[in-house]
Amino acid sequence: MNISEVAERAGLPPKTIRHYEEIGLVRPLRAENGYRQFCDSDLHKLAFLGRARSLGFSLDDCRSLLELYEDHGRASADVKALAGHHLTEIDRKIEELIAMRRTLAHLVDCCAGDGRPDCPILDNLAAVPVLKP
Amino acid sequence: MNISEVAERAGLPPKTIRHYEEIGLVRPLRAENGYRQFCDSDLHKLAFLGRARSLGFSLDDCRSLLELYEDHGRASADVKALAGHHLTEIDRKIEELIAMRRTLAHLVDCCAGDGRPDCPILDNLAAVPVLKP
DNA sequence: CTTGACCTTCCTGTAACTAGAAACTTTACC
DNA sequence: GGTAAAGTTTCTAGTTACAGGAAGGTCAAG
Repeated sequence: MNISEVAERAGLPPKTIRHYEEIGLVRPLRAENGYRQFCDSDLHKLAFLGRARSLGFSLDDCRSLLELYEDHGRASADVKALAGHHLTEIDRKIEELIAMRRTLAHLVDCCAGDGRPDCPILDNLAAVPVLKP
Repeated sequence: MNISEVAERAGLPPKTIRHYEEIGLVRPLRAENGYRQFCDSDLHKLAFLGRARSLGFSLDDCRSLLELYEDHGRASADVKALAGHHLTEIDRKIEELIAMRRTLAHLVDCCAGDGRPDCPILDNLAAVPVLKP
């Protein structure tokens, strides 16, 4: 398979696949003309990566997951731990965004949104306490 | 004020403040020795920026907010629109994270997390449908 | 006078790509 | 067979919002 076919089938852009090769996540063979030649195993790896990325795993995590996937002597505890940490991190981000959302939604609600300059949003941003010297 | 004092009082690291100067968000004067000299207005701008950043606004948005803040003839509608777009974006991110969280939490729940290799998490990642040629 | 705390600029690195340029190969069509 | 389009390669640079660190100037205290 050439890169565009494997890209289509794995659901990833060719640019992304070249990037993954550059950082050693996949190692396709090369044809005589220099074109990358992907086998079924490469395709599955790429699909695996795409799926892991869609769950928000970093590429570093993806590398570890791929190693675990290919290590048939792995302990599922290792996978669970990695996924658990990621889950915790996702929860943290959600909390952070929800806090932002709460404040911001309130401010937007309070703003008249007309032609006048008075604006509770700007007032709030400007009302940050500044430490005295 | 020198940079470390304004940093302390605005609640931002000096590196961040230098960066903000570099991209033109603040324009402190310079003393004869080359040191940056911040006035109260600079301090308030920086605190404003810190607050806006903490609500997740991009630096580009911060620049616009700062311009609106300083434009006494502004229409609050413009501020509300900017904040509204940001709110929508935050909502989008929250939804995305919650979807990830749902899938991931389920998988982590299903995984025994022991010494055996069987792992529903990896199974799920590997079970991505691959398009046929 | 020296030491240590500040300050300066400049360069590099981060994450995960994306865009685009210049050059090669292959494929399709006439 | 010629040529033009499509596909491929490598390379560089840009994105976001800084952080880390090096080399060197400055200032206040003892």
